[in-house]
Amino acid sequence: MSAEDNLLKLVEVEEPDDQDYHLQEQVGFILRKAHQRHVSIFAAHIGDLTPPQFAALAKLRDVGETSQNQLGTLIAMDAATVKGVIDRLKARGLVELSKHEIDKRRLLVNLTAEGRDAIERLIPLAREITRETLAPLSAKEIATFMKLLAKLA
Amino acid sequence: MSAEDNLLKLVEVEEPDDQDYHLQEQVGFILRKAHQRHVSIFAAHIGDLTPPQFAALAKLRDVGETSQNQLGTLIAMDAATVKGVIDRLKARGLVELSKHEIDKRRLLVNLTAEGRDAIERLIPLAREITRETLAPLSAKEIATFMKLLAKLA
DNA sequence: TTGATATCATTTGCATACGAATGAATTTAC
DNA sequence: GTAAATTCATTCGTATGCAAATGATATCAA
Repeated sequence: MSAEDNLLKLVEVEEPDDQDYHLQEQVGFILRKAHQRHVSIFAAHIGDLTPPQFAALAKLRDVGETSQNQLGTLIAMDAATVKGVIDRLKARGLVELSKHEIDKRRLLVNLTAEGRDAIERLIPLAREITRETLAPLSAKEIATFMKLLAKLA
Repeated sequence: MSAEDNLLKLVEVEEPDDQDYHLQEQVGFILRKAHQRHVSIFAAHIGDLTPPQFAALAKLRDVGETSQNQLGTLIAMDAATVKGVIDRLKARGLVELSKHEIDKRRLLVNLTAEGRDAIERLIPLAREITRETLAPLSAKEIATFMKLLAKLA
C-alpha cells in the first residue's frame, strides 16, 4: 500500500466520505422496516386489533386495574397516545374506566369480562406472530438478536 | 428430575402456558421501543426534519430524479404516505415536482439546490445519530446486530 | 384494435405518535 | 400552612402509516 493510500485510509477512518452514506445500511432505516414487517404480520393474524391495543390489553391482564398514565408507562406510550388507545378499547367494551377514590386526578382502567376473554383468546395468536416475525433467524440467532435488541430499546 | 417434571417440561415446550405470556419479551414490543428510541435520538440532532423526510432527501441524493411511487418503493413507504412527505418537503422548497413527458401518470421528484445543500449538511449529523443509536453495543455486537436485523427487515 | 389489466397518483378514513399548552389535583419544600 | 413544583389527564396541531376507493393513463392480450 502506498503512502497516499495510507493517507486516504486514515482520512476515511477519521472522517468518512459523505459520498459513502447509504440510507439502506443505517440502523434507523432498517429498524423502521423491521417494525413495519412485524406490524404487517400482526395484522395478518389479528385483524381487529392493533399492536398498541393488544399491548394495552395484555398489560392490563398482567397488572390488573391501573391508572391510564401508569398503563402508558408500562407499555411505552405517552399520555396523549394512550388516551386514544384506551378510548377506542372502551368504545368496543374491552376496558372500563372509573375514577380513583382518593386521588381525583387518576382515571383507572381495567379489563371488562369481554376484554379478558379477548386477550386470553388472542395470546396464542400473539405467540404465532412472534414466531413468524423471528422466522428468518435460527434459534441461536434469535437468542442473540433479542439480547442485543433489548440493549437498544 | 422426576418423571412429573419431565412431563411438565414437555407440556411447556409443546404448548406454552398462557400465564407465561410476557409482553415485555415479545420481539414486536421491543422493536417498537427501539424504534421509538431511535426517533427520539434523531429528533435531538435534527429537529427540523423527520426521519422519513430525511430518508426521502437522502434517497433522492442517491438516485436523482425519480417518480414519487418509485421513491416510495426505495424508502419503504406506501403511496399515500410518500405523498404527504413529498408535499411537506415541496412546501419547504427542498424538492421540486414535474410531470413525466412520456408517461403522464408519473410525477417526478427531484432535489432543489436548497434541498441538496440541506441533505449534504445533514449527513454528518445522521452519522452521529446512527452512532448514538448503536452506542449501547460494542463494535462486534453492532456487526452481529445489523446482520440479524437486516434478516428481519 | 379494443377490452381487460395493471400502474401511478390522489383522496378519505382511521390509528398511532409526540410536542406543547392547559387545567385540576396532589405533593414537596420552606 | 402555604407557595412552588409535580403529577394526571385532556386537547390541539402536526406527521407518519396503511387500507380502500377512485380516476387517469399505459400496457397486454385476444
